[in-house]
Parts: sequence; C-alpha cells; structure tokens
Amino acid sequence: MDRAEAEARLLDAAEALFYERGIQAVGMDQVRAASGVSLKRLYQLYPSKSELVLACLERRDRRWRARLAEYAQSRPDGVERVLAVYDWLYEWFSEPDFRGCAFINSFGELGAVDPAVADAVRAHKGAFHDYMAGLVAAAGHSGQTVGTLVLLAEGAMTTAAISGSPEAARQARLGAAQLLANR
Amino acid sequence: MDRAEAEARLLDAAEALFYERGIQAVGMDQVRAASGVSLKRLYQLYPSKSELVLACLERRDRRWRARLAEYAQSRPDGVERVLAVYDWLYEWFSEPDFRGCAFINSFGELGAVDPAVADAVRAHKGAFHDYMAGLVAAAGHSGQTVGTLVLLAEGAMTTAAISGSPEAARQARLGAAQLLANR
DNA sequence: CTCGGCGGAGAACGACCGTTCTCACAGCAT
DNA sequence: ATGCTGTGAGAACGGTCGTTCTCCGCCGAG
Repeated sequence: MDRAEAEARLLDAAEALFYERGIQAVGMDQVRAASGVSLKRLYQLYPSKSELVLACLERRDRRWRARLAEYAQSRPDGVERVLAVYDWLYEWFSEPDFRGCAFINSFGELGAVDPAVADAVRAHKGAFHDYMAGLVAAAGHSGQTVGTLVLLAEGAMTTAAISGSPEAARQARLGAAQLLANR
Repeated sequence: MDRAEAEARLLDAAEALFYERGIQAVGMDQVRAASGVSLKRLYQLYPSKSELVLACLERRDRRWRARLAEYAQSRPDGVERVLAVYDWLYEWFSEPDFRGCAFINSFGELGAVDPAVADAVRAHKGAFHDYMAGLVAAAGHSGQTVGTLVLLAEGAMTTAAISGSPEAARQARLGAAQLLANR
C-alpha cells in the first residue's frame, strides 16, 4: 500500500467516523481499525489528530462544493440554477447517513477550542456564500438577496439534521422561490 | 448552602462552561471549581454528567423561550411581533459571549451518541417552531410561511456563530419582512 | 459531652485517549 | 548471507476523565 492509498483510506475512514459519531467520540485506534492503516503510518502522514481532522475538513469542503456545483450546472442559468441548490440539499438530506453539516457540527464541538477548525469552517461557509452570490448575480438579482438565501440553506441543514427529515429543503426552496419571485 | 442554592450554582456554572467550551471539553472537576459545590454534592444531585447536561439543556430551554416571549410581547400584535423575533436574535447575537445556539451545538457534539440530548434538542426546536406558528397565525398569515421563517432564524443562529457577527439577524429580518409583505 | 450522620477536600480507581516505543520481520542492495 | 530501512502489530506511557472512596471536621440530638 503506497502513500497515496494510505492517505485515501485514512481520510475515508476518519471522515466517515468523525461525521457519524462526532470528532471527540472517535479515537485514533478506531481510525486505524477502520482504515487498515497502522498507527505508525497514520502518525507519519498526519502528526496529530488535529491535523487529521483538518485534512478531513479540507477534503470534505472540496468534495461538497464540487458535488453541489456539478448538480447546479446541469440546470439552466438563472433562477432555476439558484433553486437547484435546494433540490440538491434535498438529495443530500435524504442520504441514509445524513447527520447535518459536518462544518456546523465541527464548529459546535471544537470551534471554541481549536482555532484551526474554526478557520476551516469559516472558509467553507465563506466559499458557499460566494458561490451563491455568483448564482444570484447570474440570475440578475440584487446582491441583497444572497444573504437571505444562504440563511435559508443553513437553516435547512440544521433543521434537517435535528428533525431527521429532508423536508426542510422543500421548505427552504419554497421560501427562496418566493423571495426571487418579487424583486 | 442548601440544596436549591447548590443546584442553582451548579447549573449556572455548568451551563456557562458547556456553552463556552463545548460539553466534552469540560470536566466535572471544572464544574466543581467554578460552582464551589463539592463533587460529592454534585453527584448526589446529578448522578452522572449526562444528567447534568440534560438539566442544563432543560433549564436553558425554559429561559431562552421565556426571554424571547417576554421581548416579543412588548411589541404590538401581528407582523410586528413576528419581526420582533429577529430583533431579539440580534440582541442575543450581540452578547459578548454568544457562541451560537447551545442546542444546535450540543446536537452536533452529542446527538449521535446520547439519544437523550438529541431528544432535548428536538423538543426545544419543536417548541420554537410552535411558538412561531402562534405568532404567524396571530398575524393572519398562512401556516405555509412558518417553516420558512423558522429556517431563517435557524440559519441566522449558525451564521452568526460562525461569522462572529450579529448581522445575520438583520439579514434574516429583511428576508422575513419580504416574505410577510406579499402574501 | 458524646455520638452519629452529613459535608468538604481531595486522593484513588479504572478506563480510555493521543502518542510513542519495542520488536520481529520483509524487501533489497551488497 | 549480511546489513539496512521501513513496516505492522501491539504494548507501553503519560495524562485526563468520570466516578467513588477515605478521612476528617462540623453540628445538632440526646
């Protein structure tokens, strides 16, 4: 098993465990068991748990945004593409192991205690905001609306996680459509 | 120090510490030090950390909702009172030690691992939803809007926490006003 | 005053966690 | 065959955590 595969297996296992149970509830030995990578290799690739967590968050950020962008780009420009974001949220919320936004969860758990985690979360949310701003501008709407549309998405993530139902995405889409209907 | 005062000091100290640093990051000994209540008394009032956490969440739920209701009731009936919710959020977000919604944070940290915590969070969010539904009905708007208004509030809480700024409440208020303007 | 129970301070316990170390072994150049 | 390098399995280490126990002083009842 070469370095690249060890990294991939580690990130896959760690990300899944952290997301499913929370970061502090998962020990490094469980990451080793789930990944099949020895502790020695683990620590020479990621010298501390904190760095492993950061690496997971960064990879998740890239994947999450890529998945969203890929989905949205399959829709026509304009308002349709803005609303596609909420359709994608619905699909995401419907995944059987959905447990909320990993960044919101990580921030609540470690944001006050690990500034690097807090920075990663802010970067992720900032990038999402910027992406939405691009979609809204392309739809010819004022920048005023962007913030509200982002709040709807964020609210849908936490509400879907807590309620255990993807319906919040539908509700958010309705609200967004209404906001975009009357300029 | 009688039983009632010991309970109050424990809950005050524990709630503040859990909220500020996260639950798992705070040890029982720190609760003892901050409250001035001995470990022995602590454990005879709350036989486990989990029960102390639950008691904190329940008291916080009651206080949070009471504070919100008190604020809203000082405004005239109708749409004004619905919008007052977001004004109150702005004040809350502006408190110097604001660190997001304790229930969202607790859910992210322990929701997957402690079902009692998950239940308490669901109860809190359900009560907030019902309260908003009452305000919206009193304002003569359809129940359709309630979900969206709640999403705006939830999104504002997480966004304010992560960004460190209370502006999200302003943004949420703008969105809510727009939703309530055109029925 | 004496006794008994309660409370406080903090040590003790067992479990676990992040991290490092030991040791045996596999692959490879010489 | 002989070293050398790096690996895997897992023990070991130091620290912390939740929880319990010990010991001692206080205080009210008799």
